[in-house]
Parts: sequence; structure tokens; C-alpha cells
Amino acid sequence: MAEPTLTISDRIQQELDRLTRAERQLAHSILENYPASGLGPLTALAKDANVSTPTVARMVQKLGFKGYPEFQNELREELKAKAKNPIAKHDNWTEGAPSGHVLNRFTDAVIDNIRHTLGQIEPATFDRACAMIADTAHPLYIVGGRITHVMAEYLFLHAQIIRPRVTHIQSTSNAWPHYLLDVGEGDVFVIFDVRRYENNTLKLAEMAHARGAKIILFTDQWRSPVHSLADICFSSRIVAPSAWDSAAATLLLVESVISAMQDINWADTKDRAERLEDMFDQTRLFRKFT
Amino acid sequence: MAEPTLTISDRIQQELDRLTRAERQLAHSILENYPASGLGPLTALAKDANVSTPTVARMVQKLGFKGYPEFQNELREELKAKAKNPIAKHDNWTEGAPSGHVLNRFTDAVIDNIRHTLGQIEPATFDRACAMIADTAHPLYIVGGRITHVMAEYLFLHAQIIRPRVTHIQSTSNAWPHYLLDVGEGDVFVIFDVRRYENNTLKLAEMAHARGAKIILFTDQWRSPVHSLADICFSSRIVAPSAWDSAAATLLLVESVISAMQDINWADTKDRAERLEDMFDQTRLFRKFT
DNA sequence: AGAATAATGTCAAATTTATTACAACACCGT
DNA sequence: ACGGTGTTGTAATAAATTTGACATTATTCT
Repeated sequence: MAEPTLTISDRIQQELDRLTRAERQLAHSILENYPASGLGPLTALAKDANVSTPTVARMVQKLGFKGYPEFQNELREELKAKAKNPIAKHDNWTEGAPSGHVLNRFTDAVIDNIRHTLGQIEPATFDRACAMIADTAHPLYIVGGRITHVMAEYLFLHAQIIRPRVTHIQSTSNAWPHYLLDVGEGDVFVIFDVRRYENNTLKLAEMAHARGAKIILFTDQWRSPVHSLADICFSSRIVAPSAWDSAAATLLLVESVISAMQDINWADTKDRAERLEDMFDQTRLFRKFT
Repeated sequence: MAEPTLTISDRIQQELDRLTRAERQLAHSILENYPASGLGPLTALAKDANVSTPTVARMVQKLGFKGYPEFQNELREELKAKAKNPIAKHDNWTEGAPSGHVLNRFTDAVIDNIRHTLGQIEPATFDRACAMIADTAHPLYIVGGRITHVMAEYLFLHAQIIRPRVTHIQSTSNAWPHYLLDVGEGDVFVIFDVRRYENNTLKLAEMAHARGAKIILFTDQWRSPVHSLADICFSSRIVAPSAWDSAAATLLLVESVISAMQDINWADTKDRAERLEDMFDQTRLFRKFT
């Protein structure tokens, strides 16, 4: 490596394992907005990280500094050095890797996808879609295909907590026709269909449409044939430097929908989430958080 | 956006004429390496600029601050803000939506998560992990929990195409102990465990570890307890403006791994993918792409 | 040139900030 | 369950930094 001087950020990450609980908490707080937070008074940093002041003092000593002032000094030196370097910009996402490294190439592509995807969305349309998905007056069906069923499931897992009457259907399963028996006017379908578009998904969409269901489609930039049946269609960019596509932009959309849904149904959600917590506590599936 | 918030640097330059000789001297010293020098103790700054300490105190008051600490505070805020805007300030991701709209808030958070996550990864470690995952000499097990099983499945679906001997285990299923029967020295486990950490996942990891398996862990910034057993640990940031977490950064990592894997096993992958295509064609699941 | 005014520095007081010592607590192994 | 080890927070102490008062020096105007 070029630099003989490890940056403080590096050193913290390197020591992360050797640090204790409170110290790690502090370390994260420092890295959170680095280096600004480390340049304030020790007291403020401690409060910010919810640890006591001696914890801060101890940790900087553990990192090899004589005291907090010396630690700050080095932070400032780093900052000076960085300001001097004209090239040290954010060309690379992960430092120390050639810009041609998979991580950098992939991240570039994903950020680009996100930008394009978001740029094409009308906020009003998005809001309308969220309202439809959150509307408990109608049952909600979530449909995914061979790969996209993981997105569907992700949405399903969260939607299930937020509202009742949610069903996850896999168009690749041969059981899906059964689900359609109960579908009626005004039911809402969220359908994921990304290339390669699946015949089953299209068939399913057609049948749902014929029964008067509303369709919200998540697809890619080339748009699945389902889009002609859909009331609302979101197309995400999925290009990646890989033989496969990236679902990152789609996931971002899905998560935003979840967040919006939750805001709409907050009263209910809170209650349902709490009840769920209780049930999980009883099954002892999860560790107690300390 | 909101205010034409003048940076301190701007304000100093603006006031430069109204300043006295010693103050100007000081001002230049501050701008010399901005903002580092302003973040040190007043005494040091004064000595650096060859002025007395009260000169510094007086000037910051002239600039409209109550005192030196307040001045420093604003410098730090500036720094924070700067760090947040890595990509030329992309104020709004989706046009026409208020910057407080879910989509914008969420996207900001996700981009931020990605940046933090990538910043913590050593390229060498990443490469090592990919090599392990791609190594067909050992079977590969992929494990996920209640929510994270969708990430596991996503990886599984692609890994399955790229290499043989891949198994997807859900730690929440009660069938997982059966899978461990065949596990032996050197087998590779990819484990997803994000808060809330699951006891079953930990148990599973312990048993796999005891049998000499290598563990690659995908977790969050607070790190699942599994990390003490893991050979390699990736922690992604998952904070989101929502009651739930964001898996976007994790997905990005997973997709990068898939891409890297594919590069390593390209000869094999190509062949397998083609055979898979054939099989899909025969089942007529997909539409022909035109 | 000399007085008046502004600017600057010295020094000490006051405040804030960092450090140390110690006690309470949690965790681990027996 | 119990004692030991290690971790964390509280409180007191020590150090530093900042600020204000005042004396000195420079600058300006008549």
C-alpha cells in the first residue's frame, strides 16, 4: 500500500474487534460523521454516543494516543492532508481498491440506476400507489416470479405486519390459480416482473385484471408486457456490470413503499408490530437486545 | 433548498476589508488550510498566525459568534454537511417532490448507507470471500433468518447457476439440523444475520463452526454475535427513516459477490447458464425475448 | 507635532474540558 | 449460586482553554 500512515478511521475499524460494547458504540458514532464529530469536545462526543466521558478517554488511549487532544491533533492533520490532495475525491467508493474493482464498478452502476429510476417517478403516482397498497378495505396480493419472488417476499414480510389480508403468490408455483378464486373487484395486486418476463405472471395478471383487480407493477426499464394491464407501473433501471441484473433500485422502491405504507397506517401498524414482538418474545427466537 | 447559508470561509472573505491588520493576518492563517486550523484550540491558532489570543477571540465575535466554541461548532457543522454530499449536491432525487418526501428521504439514507458500508470494506477481504464462495471444491451453504432469508435466497438463486453444490437453509425452519449432518471440514457457510439477531442462526453457526466449516457473515453495523465465529464479516449500514431497516446496502454487497463469483467461475458459469436456458425454454415458462 | 482614538498584547480570572480514582455493575467460568 | 475479572459510569481533580480587564503601542486627525 502507498500510505504508511493509517488513517484514524482505518485504525478504528481495525481495532473494532478488540473494543468493548460501549467503545464500539462510540466508535460507530465517530465513524458516523467522520471526522467532524471527533473534532468537538470530548464531552459532546460522549453524549452523542451515549457513553460516559471516561469511555472516550480510555478508547483514544487504547488506539495509541496519549490523550484526547493528541487524537484530535491527528484528526486535524488528516483533514489538512486530505484538503491538499486534489485527487482524493470520491472516485472510489471503497478506498484502496483500484477503480476497476468489482465493488467500485458495481456501486457506480447501482447509484446510477437509482438516480435514473427515481428521476422517472412522479411523486403523485407514488403516493397513489402507496395509498392503494395500504388500503385495508381491499385484500392485497403480492406476486413475484422466478427471481423477483424475493422482492415480493420482502414486501410481503413487511406488509404482513402493517396490514391484514395480504397474500404472497409465486407465479412459478402451480398453485397460483387457486388464489384467484377469491379475487374480486377492487382487490389490489402488486406484481413484480422483470426480464426475463414470465408467461405465468402475464397470465396471472390477465386473470386478475379480468376480475376487476387493480394492478401495480414493478418492472424494469423495458417494461414487462403486464404494463398494459397495470394501473400504476414503476420501472427501475437494472443494468449492472455483470451477466445478471441488479435489483437494488427495485428494492429501494419497495422499501420506500413500505415506509410510506407504515406512515399511512401508523396507528394500526404500531399495534400489530407490538403484538408480533410479543409473539416472537414468547417463541424465544431472538436474543434479547442489550 | 432553504437558506443561502454562507460558509464561514465566505464570511471571512467578505469581511476581509473591514478587518484590522492583525485580524487580517489571522484570517489568512485560517483560510490557509481551511477548516483544519480553525478546529484546533484558540491558542494554537493564535500562535500559528502570530497574533495574540484575544485577537482571535475578538475576531470571531466580530464575525457574529458568541465565542470561539460556537465558531468551532459551525465549522464542524459545515464539515459534516460537506461529508454528506459526496456526489455533487443532488438535492432532490425525484423532481417535483418536496425534499421531505419519503422517496427523497429514503434515497438519501440508502446512498448514505452504501457509502458507509463500502467505506468499511477491505477489497482484499472481499476478494478472499468471493474466492471462498466460488470455490467448487467445497459445498456452499447459505443461511438466512426471518427477514434476511430473502437475501439468502437471492444469493442462492444466482449461486445455484454459477456453481454446483449450493444449499439454502432457513434458520427459522425446524429442518435445519438435518442439513448439518453432512457438513464437514472446510465447507463454506454464508450466513445472514441482521438485527434482531436470531438464536437459531447463532446455534446453527456454532454447530457449523464446530464441524470445521468456514463462515462468511453478512450482518449490520452492530454485528451479530455470530461474528466471533466468522472467518469473514461484512457489516452494512441499515438505518432508514422508517420503523424498519433497509437491506439495500446488503443487497449491493450480495450482488457484487455474485458478479465476482461469476468472473471467477466464468467457464463453468457460461455452460451452466446455457443449459439452464435450454431447460427454461423447454418448460415455456418465459416468453421469447425479442 | 501632539492629542485622541483605535488596535494589540500581557496577564489573570473564569469557565470549560480532559483525566484520574473509585465504586457499581455485568459477565464468565467454576 | 458464587467469586473473580473486566467493563462502565459517577464524581472529584487537574489541566487546558477561553475570555475579560487593563496597559501599551500604533495610527489618525487636527
